[in-house]
Amino acid sequence: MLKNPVVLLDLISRLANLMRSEFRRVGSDEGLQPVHVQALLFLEQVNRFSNTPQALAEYLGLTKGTVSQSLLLLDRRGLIERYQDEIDRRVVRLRLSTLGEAFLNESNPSGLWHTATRDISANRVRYSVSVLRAALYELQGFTGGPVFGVCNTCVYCQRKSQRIHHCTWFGERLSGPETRKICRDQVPKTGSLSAAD
Amino acid sequence: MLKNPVVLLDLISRLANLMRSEFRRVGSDEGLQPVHVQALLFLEQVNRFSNTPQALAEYLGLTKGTVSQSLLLLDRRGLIERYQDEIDRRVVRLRLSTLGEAFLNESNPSGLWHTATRDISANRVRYSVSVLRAALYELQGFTGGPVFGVCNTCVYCQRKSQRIHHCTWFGERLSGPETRKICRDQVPKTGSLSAAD
DNA sequence: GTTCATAGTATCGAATCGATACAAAATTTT
DNA sequence: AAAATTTTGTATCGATTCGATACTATGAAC
Repeated sequence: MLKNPVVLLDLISRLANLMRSEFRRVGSDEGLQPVHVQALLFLEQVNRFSNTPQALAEYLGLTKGTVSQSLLLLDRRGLIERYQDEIDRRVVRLRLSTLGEAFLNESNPSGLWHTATRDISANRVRYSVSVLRAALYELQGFTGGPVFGVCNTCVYCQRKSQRIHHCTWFGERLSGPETRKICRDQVPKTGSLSAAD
Repeated sequence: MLKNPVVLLDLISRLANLMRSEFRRVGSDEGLQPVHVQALLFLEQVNRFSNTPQALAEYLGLTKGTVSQSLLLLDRRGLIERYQDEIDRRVVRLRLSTLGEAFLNESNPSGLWHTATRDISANRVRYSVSVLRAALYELQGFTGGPVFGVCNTCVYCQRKSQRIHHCTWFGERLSGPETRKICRDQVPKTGSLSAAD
């Protein structure tokens, strides 16, 4: 008997494999490997508390040494910028350069994904997101790594007014767009995992 | 604005990355790389029409040359067996060896996934499966590759009696367990993509 | 101030991966 | 039937990722 969770895992693996191929295709013009495209997409989505080599390594499930190499290449190509953190001078902050943003806009790595999911209703997407998010949260708990998640589904994300949010974890103000990015230290709100939001 | 399909893609990527790490961990004792574990899992799930190097290459999104190398390694380790097809003598058929099955049973590569999804209801899993299956079907259409899917959700899979099924595509009889495996030439039944089954 | 932990880099060897070329079998065309 | 073409899989090569280890620099603990 083929258990349903196995089927789900198989679908996830296969989708990831296909997108990996797509990333390879998309990056081939610039001589970029799939992992480089993934790194750029990460930097596009991540918030300003989590844009470090360490976070990227944990996100990709690779060692920091490996990721350091990839970042070196992206830096040499001028696709990213690295700068020192103001407070903790050990940490390096990463951001997309203008060239990097241009590359993502032109090559559009997730374009194929968009067209493939075009006909799936927003409700069905939301529902699946909540299921996968639950699985991810559990999985991240077991592996001991940090928990990546969208900022505005986090218990520490407080809405102060219509436009102003506040993160009680880092103790900083957040703009609206910032709350839709991915954070390394997210703690899901109760209920956001068990029900479709 | 972070669009929901992007969030879904991000979740899938991240889950795949984590499972890839898990596969690396699981295979390290035997000196196996993640891709080897994936190959073994593929052979565990695939039906007897699709257990070829070519199918595996398409499933993994790699070239046949690359996959040929991985199969060589798995063969040397005695984890798989390769034998010629009776009818078309160009094609090589693959199957797990006793050792290969034992490795999967002992190392249990999807064990972590099982525990992580333990508390997700069967209904929610089924629903997500139907959504991801729709995305996969679309994606596979664009990339031109074959369409992998579970046999019993295929239009060619006919139920003759309680125990006997028939594939009108390959023109062969199928046992019950066989209809729950993955086929390379699956064509989803209408409705199985748009609604939770 | 000494010790320890953390973030990142450098270097090295092992292994994947794609590209190309190749061999063998099947299919199609002539 | 014979030749050309297609398909399936393998072999070899170089480029690149990747983990492991060692190392530097900064911060934290005591």
